[in-house]
Amino acid sequence: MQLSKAEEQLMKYLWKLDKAFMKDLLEAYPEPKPATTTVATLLKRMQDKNFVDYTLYGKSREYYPLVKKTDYFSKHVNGLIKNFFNDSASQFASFFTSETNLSTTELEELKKIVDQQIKKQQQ
Amino acid sequence: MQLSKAEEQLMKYLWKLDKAFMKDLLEAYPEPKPATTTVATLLKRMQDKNFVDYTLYGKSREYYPLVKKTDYFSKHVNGLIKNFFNDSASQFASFFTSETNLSTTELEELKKIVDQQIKKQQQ
DNA sequence: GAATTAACTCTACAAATGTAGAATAAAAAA
DNA sequence: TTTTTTATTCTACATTTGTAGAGTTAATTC
Repeated sequence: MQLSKAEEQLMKYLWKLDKAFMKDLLEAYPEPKPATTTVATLLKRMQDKNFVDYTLYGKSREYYPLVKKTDYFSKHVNGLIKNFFNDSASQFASFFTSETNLSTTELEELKKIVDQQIKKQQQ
Repeated sequence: MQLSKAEEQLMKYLWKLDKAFMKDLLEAYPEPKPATTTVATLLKRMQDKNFVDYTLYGKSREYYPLVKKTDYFSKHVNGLIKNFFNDSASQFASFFTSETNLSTTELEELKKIVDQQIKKQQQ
């Protein structure tokens, strides 16, 4: 089950906050904020989809993500790769490098990261 | 305007074929193939969204993409980056490198690509 | 303790999406 | 030329998504 756009947006706030009460989530939204009921609906749907849960503190609920941002995202990217690059990550990497507008500094940084990763894998 | 899942799938076939008649598109689908009318509906919606158009050959239409796969994809990735990595491509790159399961060989390849890109930018 | 605020559930509704039947028209095959 | 196949438009309908009002209850403030 996938998150919809609006749910994803809310999820982003929850990931940032790590755990949050309704009011924290509402605060996170920029003007014009959605109605409380809207957020409540989204939260319930996200619960049904098993993306969030909450802890009861007396009567109030503290919501928290059930899915790590990294995992969610990783699934996304891997989906993209599978979908558009016939499952070839390196083809994607190539595309990514030339097509996104990374600055030279960022590219250097990326090179460093890649290098580290290579070293890590050689151990 | 965004393509929906089903539309994206169809678009993928169109990109692969480059241009195609209805029957080519239907052929592209695996079993169980959708009804012709389903594909027709999707094509029309995609036309409304300005993703495809067609050339008339007598009475039959040869459909073709109005949007390059690369462009579509690039928008996607950039959206992801903006959405999840506060607009930091390098943060995304870092994630990508460690989180997707690139083999050492692929990583080496990526390094090469990055290097070329750096050189290209220095000119 | 009465008034206000916050959060939740229920219900609703419009728009978008996935899917396809019915009807029609044109083209191809027999 | 009659039959069959193909493509198209129109219409339809169930599901999902975005959004929120009404009503209820608990918590907070005056």
